[in-house]
Formats: sequence, C-alpha cells, structure tokens
Amino acid sequence: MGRAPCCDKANVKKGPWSPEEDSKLKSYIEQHGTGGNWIALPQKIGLKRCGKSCRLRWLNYLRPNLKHGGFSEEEDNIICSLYVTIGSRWSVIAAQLPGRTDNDIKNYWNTKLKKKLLGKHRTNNNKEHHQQPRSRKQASTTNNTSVTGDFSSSSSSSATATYWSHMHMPMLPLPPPPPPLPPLPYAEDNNSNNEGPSFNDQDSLRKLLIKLGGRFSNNNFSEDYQPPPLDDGVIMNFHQFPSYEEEQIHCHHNIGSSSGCMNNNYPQRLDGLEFFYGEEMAVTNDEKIIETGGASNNNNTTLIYPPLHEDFSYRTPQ
DNA sequence: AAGTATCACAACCGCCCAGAT
DNA sequence: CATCTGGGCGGTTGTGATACT
Repeated sequence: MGRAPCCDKANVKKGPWSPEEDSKLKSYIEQHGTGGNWIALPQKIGLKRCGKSCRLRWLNYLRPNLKHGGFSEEEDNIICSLYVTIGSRWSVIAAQLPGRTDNDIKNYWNTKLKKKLLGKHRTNNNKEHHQQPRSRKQASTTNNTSVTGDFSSSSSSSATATYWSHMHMPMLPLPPPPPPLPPLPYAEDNNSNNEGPSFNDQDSLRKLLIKLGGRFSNNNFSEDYQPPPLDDGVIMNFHQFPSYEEEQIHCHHNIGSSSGCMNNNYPQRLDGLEFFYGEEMAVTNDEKIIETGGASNNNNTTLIYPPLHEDFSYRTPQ
C-alpha cells in the first residue's frame, strides 16, 4: 500500500499566514531544518496547516535572502530571455535569479512583463495592422483594445522593448548582456567567469535543458542534428516557430500532458501572444521535425522545433 | 468622499512524477 | 506490477492596496 495521508484536510487552516505562524515555522526550520518531510512539519510545530502550505510559505516568503519586488532591468532581461527560450519554467528561471522565487517571477511576468509585451505589440500593430494582419485572435483584439504601453518613448529599454523594436525583423537580435551572476549550480563546465545565463551563454542553457531531463533531453533528438548557421549575434529565429494552426495539426496528441507534446511548453504559448511566434509560417527546411512514439506510445506525435544557435542544439550529452 | 476599476501578490488548486509500499 | 502519497511545479484565484472617476 501507499503512505499515510498527507493531512486532515478538514482541520487545516487556510488563508493568510499570521505573524505567529510565520514565526513558529521560521524558527523551527532555522533550528531543525525541514527534516525532509513537509507533511510532518506542521504537526511538530503545532501549526494547523497543510505541509504543502508550510513548504510554500517557507520557500516563497520566509526563506532567508529573499528579494521581493523591485525587479531590475537586468532581471527583466533574464526573465524574458529564459521565457522565450524555455517557456514558463518558473522554477528554472528563478534558479538563475538569486533571491527570487518562482512565484515572484511568475507574478511579475503575469502582471507586468506580459502586459509590457502586449502593450508594445499593440502599439506597433495599431500602426501597421493594415499592412501586416496577424493571427485571427490577435487581429480581433487589434481593433478593439487600447494601447496600454508605449515603449517607443520609454527610457527603460528593457529586454521586452528590445524584442518588440525588432518584432518585424526576420531575426531576433541579442538583448543587452545581463550582469554577472553566480555560477549555475549544475554547471560543471568552463563557465569559470561566473557569468549568468544569457543568450550569449547558450551552452549553459543547453546544459540546463539537458539537466531538466525528459522534457528537454529527449533521446529522440537526432544525435547529429546541426542547426543551420546563423549570423553573428543572432540567437533564434522566432518566425520559424510553427504557427498556431500548424501546432494544432502537429501537436494534436497528448494535449495537456507535460510529457507529451513538448511544443505545448517549449516555448510556451500565451493566449494573445500568438504574434510572438509569427504567423502563416510553413515548416521550413530549417525546422526539426521529430516523430515520437513507439512501444510506449501508440500515437505518434510530430514535434516541430526551431533551429537553435550553434551548440545550443538538440544533441544529447556526450 | 464614495464608488469603481485596476494592480500586485500571497495562497490555493490540481496535476505530474518519483518513490514507497 | 499496481496503488498510493510526497514533493514539486505551473496555473489560477482571492483579496488588500492603490489609482481613477
């Protein structure tokens, strides 16, 4: 049989944490640690909380050296860079931003960065939508939504502004390089100059994805696949991502399964941001079409991947 | 000053995976 | 091998704060 139940759902407190609860939890963990068992923790402390709730409270709020709010432009850059690279893997992104939690970054993205992107897009699109109609969903919003941002006049040239200022270019240029960060915990490489992740550090990103396992280091990836050469300073060609319609065609299996169609999450699509991935794109020779499935998967799934820059390819580790 | 809309973020929900039984 | 839970994660919701009318 399995383990004992997690907690008595009927007798656990929900809602905001009181200072007393915070104090109890923090002091206990600082003295004794979690003991590797969050479920048993609240009982030891005398808290009427679910273990999961204690874990979240500790990780997102009580943990030492946490930063809240006040995201810098460099952090914006990193978040945007990683988001367009690996999607909404907030925990992975948070791991690259010391003192930040996945919840913080997720909230920041949802409340600010995403709106920045939408605002900039709509600004551009309002000027150009007669010339360059985009996806159906976007086209429907273009005529009915107001401009919520103005990056053309913004003095803070964040990564988002950088992206949007080039959104009609065939290739995405590099954003300004982020500042140095502590070395990646998984890095056993030559990253000795303590440089954090960036579009300049594709090898680290590749290793990061490999480290993530299954969802990114799929053995089905071709061992000898080599992305096409790209110009200096060019990282990704977002216009080579499949369109929404193509994704429906190629990714109609395993919807909702994190281990299924990776295209659902890599990079993650956002409602209202279809323009981000380009439109009316055909599968080009540069794209990697991967047939998955086999003994454990009767439904073959076709995955389409954009070409990646240099050694940031889909090769499995040596 | 009051009512309403929007923002920001803490917390919860539900799912997945790995591991225990 | 099947069942079940803990840990972890991403998505969503609830709510207080703030801005706006």
